[in-house]
Amino acid sequence: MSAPGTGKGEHMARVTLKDVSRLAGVGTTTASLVLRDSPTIPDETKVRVRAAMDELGYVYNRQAAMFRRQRSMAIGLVVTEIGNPYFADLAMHLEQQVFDAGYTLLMCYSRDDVQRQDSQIRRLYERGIDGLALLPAVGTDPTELKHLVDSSSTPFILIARHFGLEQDYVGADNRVAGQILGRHLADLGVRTLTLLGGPEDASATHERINGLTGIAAESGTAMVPSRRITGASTVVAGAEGTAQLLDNGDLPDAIVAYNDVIATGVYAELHARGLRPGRDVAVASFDDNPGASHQVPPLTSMATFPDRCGEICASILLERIEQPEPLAPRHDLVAPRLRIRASTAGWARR
Amino acid sequence: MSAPGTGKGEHMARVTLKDVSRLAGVGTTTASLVLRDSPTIPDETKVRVRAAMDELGYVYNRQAAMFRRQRSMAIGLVVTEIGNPYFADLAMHLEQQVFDAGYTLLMCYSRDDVQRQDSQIRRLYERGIDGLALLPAVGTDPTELKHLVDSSSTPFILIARHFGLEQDYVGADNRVAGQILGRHLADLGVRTLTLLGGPEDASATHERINGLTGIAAESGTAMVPSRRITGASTVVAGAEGTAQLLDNGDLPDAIVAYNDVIATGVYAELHARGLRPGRDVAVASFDDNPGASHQVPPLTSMATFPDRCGEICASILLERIEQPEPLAPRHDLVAPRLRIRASTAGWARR
DNA sequence: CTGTTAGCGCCTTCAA
DNA sequence: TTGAAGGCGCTAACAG
Repeated sequence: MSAPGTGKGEHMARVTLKDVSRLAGVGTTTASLVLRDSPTIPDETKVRVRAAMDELGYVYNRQAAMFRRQRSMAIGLVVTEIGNPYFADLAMHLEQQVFDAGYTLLMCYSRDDVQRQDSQIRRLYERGIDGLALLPAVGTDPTELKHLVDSSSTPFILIARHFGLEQDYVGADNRVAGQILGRHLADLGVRTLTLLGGPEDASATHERINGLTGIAAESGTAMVPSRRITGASTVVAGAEGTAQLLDNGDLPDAIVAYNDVIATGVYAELHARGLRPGRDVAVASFDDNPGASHQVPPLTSMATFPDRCGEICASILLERIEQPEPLAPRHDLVAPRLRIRASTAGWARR
Repeated sequence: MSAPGTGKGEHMARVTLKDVSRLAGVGTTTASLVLRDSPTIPDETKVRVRAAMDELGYVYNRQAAMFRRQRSMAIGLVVTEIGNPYFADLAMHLEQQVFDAGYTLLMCYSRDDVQRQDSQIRRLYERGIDGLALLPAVGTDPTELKHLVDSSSTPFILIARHFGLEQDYVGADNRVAGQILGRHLADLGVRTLTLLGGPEDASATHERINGLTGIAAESGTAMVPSRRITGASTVVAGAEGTAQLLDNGDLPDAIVAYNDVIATGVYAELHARGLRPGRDVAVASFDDNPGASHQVPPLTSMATFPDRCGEICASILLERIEQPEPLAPRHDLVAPRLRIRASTAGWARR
C-alpha cells in the first residue's frame, strides 16, 4: 500500500521496471513482457507483476523506451494557423489518426513566418520525430526546405501547398475545384468575374485560378479587375478586398472568394453597400466550412474536405514510417464537391 | 565533406557528440559546452568543434538529453476541439509562449470524449511532459481527474472549465461577462430573454447564466422558455435551438447565445423565418470571434480574449515548472469586454 | 520460457 | 580549463 517516497513534498525517485521485477520476484524481461501483455507469460506471473506495479505506483517511462529504441512515437505537424476552420479540421483529424496508431502529435504554428517555421522544424528534428507533416508558410523557399528536410531521413509530407512533384503531398484537387466552380458560374450566365483573396504565391491559389480561368476563357467570361486582389485569409481582408473592388466601380456578375472566411467579409461589405449576395451579385467560395450553409443567403462553396486530407496525410506518413523503403512520391488529391446554394443559385442576369 | 554513412539508402548511424569530439580532438565535455556556447571555451576551440559538427552533419539529440535530465521540455495540451475559434486561438497563443520558452507542445483533441481524454492524459504522462493544460471534456469526473492528475507531480492547469478552487485555473470571467451583458440588455428595455446553448454541465455555462440571470432578476426580466435549450456548440445546434424556441411560440425580446458559433445558427434560423436580428429580436453572444463584427447585422458579443487566456495559461505553467514549490492555487480570470453592435443596439420595444 | 547484461547519447560529477 | 567515466530506464540480444 505504501509506495516508497509517497510522502508529499519529498522528491520521489522514479519507480523503475527493475523495482517492479524485484518485488515480483521476476526478471526485468518478464516484467517488460507483461507490460506488452505478451501471451508467452503465464497468467499467474502477470497477475503478480501487475500487483507489484500497482503496489509501487509504477508509470511506464515511455521517454526511456523511445530513447532506447531510437524512435519517438511522435509526429510533427507544422501549420500556419488554425483560425481557418479548414486547417483546424485538418489538424484534428490528423491527430485522431496518429494518436490511435500510438503516436503523439507535436504541434507548431508558424503564423506564416518562414523563420519561425524553420526553427520549429529544426526543433522537431532534434526531438527525433518519426514523421513530419508541413503546411508550408507563404514565402517558404523550396530549395532551402528540401535541404532541411533531406538532411534528415525522417518521412516528410507536404499539406495543401506543394512545390512540384518531388515529395509526398496531400491536398485538395484545386484545379478541378476551380473548373467545376467555373462551369457552374458559366452555366448561370456569368460574364464577368472577380477572384478575391488567396495567398499570393501558393500552389493552391494558382491551381484554383487556373482551373477557374481555363473554364472562364472557354465560355467567354471576363476577369475583373485585371489585377487580382489578394490578401490574408481573414474576414477583414475579404471585406477590404470587396470595398476596393467596388470603389473601382467594378461590380462583376460574380465574386469568387478564395475561401469561406474571405466570403464572410465579402458578404459584410456587400450588405454595407446595400447589395445582396445571390441577387445583385453571385458569390461563391471554396472549402464549405461548417456554417457556409447557414450564411444569409446560404453560400455556394466547393467542399474541400479537410477531414479526409488530414486522414490521408496521417496514413501516408504512418505507412512511410512502417516501411521506409524509398518508393515513388505520392500526390494524393482529395476530390472536391460543389455545394450549390442560394448565393449563386438565386442569381440571374438582369 | 563526406560524413560517414552519407550514402543513400544505407541505414546511417547517428552522429554523436563523441564522434564530433573525436574529430575535433577534444573531450565530449568540451563539445557539449560548445553546444551551449559556454564562455569558458576559447573561440579557437569553438570554431574547430563547430566545423567538426558541420563536417559530420551532427544533429543534437534532444531526446537523449531529456532522458538524461529527466525533463521532456514538452507541454501537453488536451482540448475538446478547435473548430470553435475560441479554442483555436487559445491553443495558438499557448503554443507561441511555450515554444518561445524552449518547449514543444504535445497536442491532443478529446472531442468531448472522457475516455479518450483519459488515455491522452495517460500517454502524455508516460512521455514525461513537464506540464499539462487541460480544457476538460463535458462529463469529466472531477474526482477521477484529481486522482489521475495527483498521481503525477507534474504541474497541471485547467482551462475554461473548472471544478472548484483546488487547482490552477485560467478562463474568462464568465460571471462578470454575464452580468455586463445582462445590464446592457436590461438598459435596452429587454423584458423577456432566452438563453441558447452551452455545454449542459460546465462551470462556464453556469457562471454565464448566473451572471445574466442575477441582473435579469433585478431588472424584472423573464426567462423564456423556463427550461433552457442546450446543445453542442455548432452552427446547426444554434439553428435547431432557435427553431425549437420559435416553434414553441416564444419570441422573446432577446436571445443570448452561448457563443458566436451558436449565434450564427440563430441568425440563420431567424432569417429563415423572416425575422431580423436587431430589429425583431435582440441577439447577443459571447466570445467576439473574429468576424462577429462582420455578421449581418454586426453581432453584439462579450469578448473573452482567448489569446490572453492562452498566454496566461502558458506563463502559469512555465512558472510552476521553474519553481515547483507548492504555492496556493491560482485562479486567473480574464476580464471580458462588451462589444455593442447593431444586433442589440438597433433593437427597441415596439 | 525466463534472467542477465550491454548500451542508446547525453549531462554531470569528479579528477587532472 | 578540460577529459574520463558513470548512469538515466528501457529494450534487445544472448544465455541458461
